Amino acid sequence: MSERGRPRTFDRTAALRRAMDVFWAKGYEGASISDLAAAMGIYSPSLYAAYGSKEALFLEATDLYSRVEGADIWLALEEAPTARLAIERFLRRTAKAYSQTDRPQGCLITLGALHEDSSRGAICTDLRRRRAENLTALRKRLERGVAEGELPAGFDCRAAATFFATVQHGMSIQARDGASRAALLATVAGAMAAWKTMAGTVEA
Amino acid sequence: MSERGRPRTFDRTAALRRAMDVFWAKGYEGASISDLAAAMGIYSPSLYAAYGSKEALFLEATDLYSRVEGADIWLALEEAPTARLAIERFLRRTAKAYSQTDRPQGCLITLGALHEDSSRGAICTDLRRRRAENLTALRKRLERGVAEGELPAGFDCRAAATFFATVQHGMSIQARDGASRAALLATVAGAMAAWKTMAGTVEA
DNA sequence: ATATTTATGTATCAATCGCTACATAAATGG
DNA sequence: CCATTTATGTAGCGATTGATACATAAATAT
Repeated sequence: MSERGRPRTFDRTAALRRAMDVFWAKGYEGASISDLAAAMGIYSPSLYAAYGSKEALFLEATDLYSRVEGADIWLALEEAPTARLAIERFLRRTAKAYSQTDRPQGCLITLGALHEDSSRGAICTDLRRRRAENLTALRKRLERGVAEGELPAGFDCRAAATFFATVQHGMSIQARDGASRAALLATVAGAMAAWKTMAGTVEA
Repeated sequence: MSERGRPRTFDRTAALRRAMDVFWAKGYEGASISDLAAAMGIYSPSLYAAYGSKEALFLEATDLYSRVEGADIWLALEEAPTARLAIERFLRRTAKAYSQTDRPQGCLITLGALHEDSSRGAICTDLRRRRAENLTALRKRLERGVAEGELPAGFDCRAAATFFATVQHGMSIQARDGASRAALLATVAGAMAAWKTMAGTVEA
């Protein structure tokens, strides 16, 4: 596109990834421009020139997060042959991702900005929209299970999707509290125990 | 005790309740001294004279929260005749409390300070301790269910307590996202659906 | 070569942060 | 009455917040 002017001396995407890590660990409010610029290895004017504002940087960072960190988890929904396996793999991959010890624990989308009054409204709204999309993805997968005959016609896909999404949100806080992978998997087991009752397939 | 000196012109407990509401709505970081003092109807020097610091005020506020807002929910554990009813009532009261429209949504203990690096460490540590106590309370009630023969000897009380605590944490975020009481109760239904499988009492 | 364009790095900006010094007000003790 | 003690309210502390002005550097366009 535009190759005029002095070229940027840092990798825009690599710096964005560093910013994502800071937001992930500290949240939107807790991450200062000083924190961000230092982690990105640049000065604040370069940050503003490249990303616009703290808000815009956060929105880009969460988008990167969704595409890089979250993709694997949500791909499970599409790839699994049955709704039951889709939910189980979705939760198990969540447990694995949330307990990575070399990354901030829990989910940026879930924990990034929960207090609307103080954070800018746009930040909360964007995260809420992403959470709503995730809820929809779960519901769609369950509805596919109904359409394919795996689940009974009366299955309440909306309620079940709400339940599993809520479990995943809780796992973010559990992970922040230092829960081990085994503890997170115990939660997954609990959630999947609900499946049998909800689906009416009391097979075990 | 000491009745010397000019008497305080505001109700210390009433002002603390106002501070609790501000922390509840905005979180620890998001609540500024200006916000707090304004809501409490006092000036900041009076705030510091009466409570010591922002941290000390928060700790007092969360203690009040536990005793006033949380008591009803956790009393269910002791009062219910069976472990199953204890968990169900605990979750149903949570759903009711978290969806009160005239109060901040979700739980102060859960949402008040999730990002350790930015908030003072003591705040996060205190909230974590309270969450850990809650987890223990759940486990103890389940263990009582085992002792009383309601639950099988091999029942994993720790794992089940972790699961139900995680569901409750998730409900805080669900409530923050504007979930209706019905939606929260759908999550409760999901969690209780797990009970039957976990307890091995496939009665329905 | 010169003009133009964009990036970098220093040095801030006004606003707000948590917190407090200080003078005054209002109570009790002697 | 006067000293002591505690609370109130104004004013402002140093530090940090998100964001910029400005001079310089390094590239392309003509």
